[in-house]
Amino acid sequence: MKAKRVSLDDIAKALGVSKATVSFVLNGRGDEFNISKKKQELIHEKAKELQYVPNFFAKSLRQGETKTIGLVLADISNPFYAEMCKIIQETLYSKGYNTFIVNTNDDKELEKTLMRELIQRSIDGMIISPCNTIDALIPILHETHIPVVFSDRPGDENADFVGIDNMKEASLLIGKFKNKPKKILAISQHDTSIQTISERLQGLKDASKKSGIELVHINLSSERKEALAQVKNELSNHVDAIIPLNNMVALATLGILQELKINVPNDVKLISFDDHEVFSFMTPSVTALRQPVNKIAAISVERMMERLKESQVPGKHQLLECEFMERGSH
Amino acid sequence: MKAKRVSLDDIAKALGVSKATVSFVLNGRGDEFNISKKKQELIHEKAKELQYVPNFFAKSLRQGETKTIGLVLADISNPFYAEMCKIIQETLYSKGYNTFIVNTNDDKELEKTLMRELIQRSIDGMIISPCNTIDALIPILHETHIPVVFSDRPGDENADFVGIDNMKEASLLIGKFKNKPKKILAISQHDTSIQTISERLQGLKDASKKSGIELVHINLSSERKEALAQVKNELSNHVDAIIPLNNMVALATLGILQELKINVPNDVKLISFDDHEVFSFMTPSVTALRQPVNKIAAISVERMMERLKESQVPGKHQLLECEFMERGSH
DNA sequence: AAAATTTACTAAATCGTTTTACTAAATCGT
DNA sequence: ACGATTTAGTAAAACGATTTAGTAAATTTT
Repeated sequence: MKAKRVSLDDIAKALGVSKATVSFVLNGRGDEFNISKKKQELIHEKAKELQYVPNFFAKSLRQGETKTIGLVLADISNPFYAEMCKIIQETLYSKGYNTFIVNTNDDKELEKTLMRELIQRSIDGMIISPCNTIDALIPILHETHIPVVFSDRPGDENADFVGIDNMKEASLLIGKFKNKPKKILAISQHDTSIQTISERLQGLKDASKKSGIELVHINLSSERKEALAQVKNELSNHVDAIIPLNNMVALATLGILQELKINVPNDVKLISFDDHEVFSFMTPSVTALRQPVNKIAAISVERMMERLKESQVPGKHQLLECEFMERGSH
Repeated sequence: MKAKRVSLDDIAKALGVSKATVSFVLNGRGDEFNISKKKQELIHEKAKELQYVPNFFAKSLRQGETKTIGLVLADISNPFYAEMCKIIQETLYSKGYNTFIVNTNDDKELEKTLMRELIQRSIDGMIISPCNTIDALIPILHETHIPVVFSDRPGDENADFVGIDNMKEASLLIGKFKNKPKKILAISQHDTSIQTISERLQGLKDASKKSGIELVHINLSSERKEALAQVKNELSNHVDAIIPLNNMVALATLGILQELKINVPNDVKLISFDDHEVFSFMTPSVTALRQPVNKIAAISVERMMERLKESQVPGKHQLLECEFMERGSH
C-alpha cells in the first residue's frame, strides 16, 4: 500500500534524459554542466509536477556528510537547557545545519545508547551536556572521529568546552549577600556527582573558609516530607542564608520554605545559582546568578563550525562570566 | 584527513567471508541462515575489534524505513511543550523509535521548511503541534504519505488529533471562581490566530453571555510600558477577574500586576488557562486549569503506532479532560 | 576543409547496507 | 550407493542519489 516516493530516475524516465542531467539541474549546477535552458526548465517543471523530494539518505550515503549536528541534553524540561536548545538549533540552522536533539534525562545508560544512535546516523558533529563524569563516554567518542563540543558541562581536558567557571562564580556569590551571613546552607537535589554541582559546592566551601562563614550542605530528599524535615532541621541550627545549587532546586526550596511558613528574606536570605524566567515574578523576587545561556549556545555553535573546518586545532576551554540578577531575596 | 568509518565489507575482507554473512550475523540472524557458531563468534569479535558502527543511512536506504518519528513543536521553551516532548521521546524510544525534534518558534515559514526537512529524511511518521491554521501545511503533507498525528493543536477534520476541548474547558472555567465575577478580562499575547487561543476565547464568550458576566479581551503589547497601561486601563474599568489564555501569558500578567501593585486575589481574581510548574510556589499560588500533558503525549504516540500498522483507518479526534488545580488566586 | 574546441549530454561507478537466488559439500534415508 | 535434503555459505541486485569519465555532434580555429 505504501506509495513509494518519486525518485530522480522517475523524472529522468518521464523526460527521456539521464539521471545525471536531472541531478545536475536540481542541484543548481545545470549551467556548469552545459544543460540547455529549455531542458533545465522542463526538469524543474517535471520535478514540481511529480512532487519530487530528494532522498536525504541516498544523498548522505553518497556524499559522506549529513549537515546534521547531534545535540545531547541532560534535561530538556529545564528552561536553561530548553533555551540553550532553542538557540543552538536556530544558530545551526542559519549556518545550513540541522539539529538532532536527544534528551538523556540525566540517565547515563540512556546517554550512551542515544549517543550511539546519533553516531550511527553519521552526524557531522556533536554538542553535548554530559550527564556526569565523561569516563563512560570516552570509548563511545573514540568509536567515531567527529568533532565534539562540550557545552555547559565540561568533558575532558583537551576537548572544546563552552560554559562558566562554576568554582569561581560560586565563591564570588558568597560576597553578594547584603549582610554577611553567619551560616550558609547549600542545597542540591538528585545526583551530586554532576560535575557542575560539585564544582559549585567546592567554590562555596573555599570562599566560606576564607571569609569565616560556616557552610553546610544537604542533598534534598525526593520524599516531600523528608525534604521538609531536612530543611527545617538546618534552619533550626542557625542557618541564615540559603544557596540552592541550581534553578530547579531553588524552586523546590522556595516551595518548602513557603510550606514551613519561613519568610524570605526576613527569616532567611536566598540567592539561587542559576536564574529562571519566573524568579522576577515571585514574591519576593528571587536574586540569582544568571548563566549567559545565549552566549554559551552561540559560542558552542561557533566552536563547532571551526572544528568542522579543521579538526586538528587543539581543544579550547571558553569560560564566560555570569550576571548577578539583583532582586529581593538576599 | 577524515578517517572513514569501518564498513561491513572491511569486516568481511578481514575474515575472508562475504558481506552477506557478516550482515546476517550482526543482525542476529546467523542461525536462521545456518552460519556456524564458530564463524558467528569470529564475526562478532572482529566487529568489536574494528569498532564497527553500522551506517544507518545505507540501512534505511535499503529497507525503506527509518524507525524515526518527526516531532514538530511550536515552542520548546514553553514547559508544556518541553514536557510533552520529553514524554513523547521516551515513549517512542521504548517502542523502538527515535524522535527527530524540531522547533518552529511559531514561525509559519520555518515550520514549512522544517517539515520538508523531516520528510526528506524519510521519517516514518510525524507528530505535530501546528503553528496555526494548517492550510499552508496541507500541500506539504500531501507531498508525502506518512501518518501524521496532530497533538495539542488540531489539524484538519479527518486527521488524527489528540488534545483538549478548548471551547468547553474555557466555558467551564468561568464557573470556577469562588465568587461570581462581574467583569472578566481575557488576556492573550503574540498571535491571536493560534487556533487553541481563539477557541478558548470563544468558549469564554459563550459562557459569559449565558451567565450574564461581562467579558473583555486584550492582546498584550510586547512593549512593557504599553502592556502596563493596557492592564491598568482595563482594571480601572471594573474588571474583577482575569483569565490569561495560556501559562506564559499568566506569568507576564502576574509580573504586570506586581509592578502595578495590584493584589491577587484581593483586588482581582485570576485563573490561568494552562498550568506551570512554578504556579504552586508563587504568592499567592496560582489557580490553573491543567492540561493532561502526559496523557496527550502518550496517546499521541499510541495513535501513531496504530497508524504505522494500518494507514487506512479513519482519523480520530481524541479529546481529554483537564484538571482544575485549585490554588490561592481565585 | 581538417583539427581543435565547445556544447550537451549519458553511462556507469560509487556510497554501505539488506536480501534473494543460487551453489557446493555434507549428511540422511532407504 | 543413490537421490534427497540440509548445511554453510556466496554473488549480485537493489535502494537513490552524486560524480567521474567519456562521447557524439556542433561550432570555432587555422
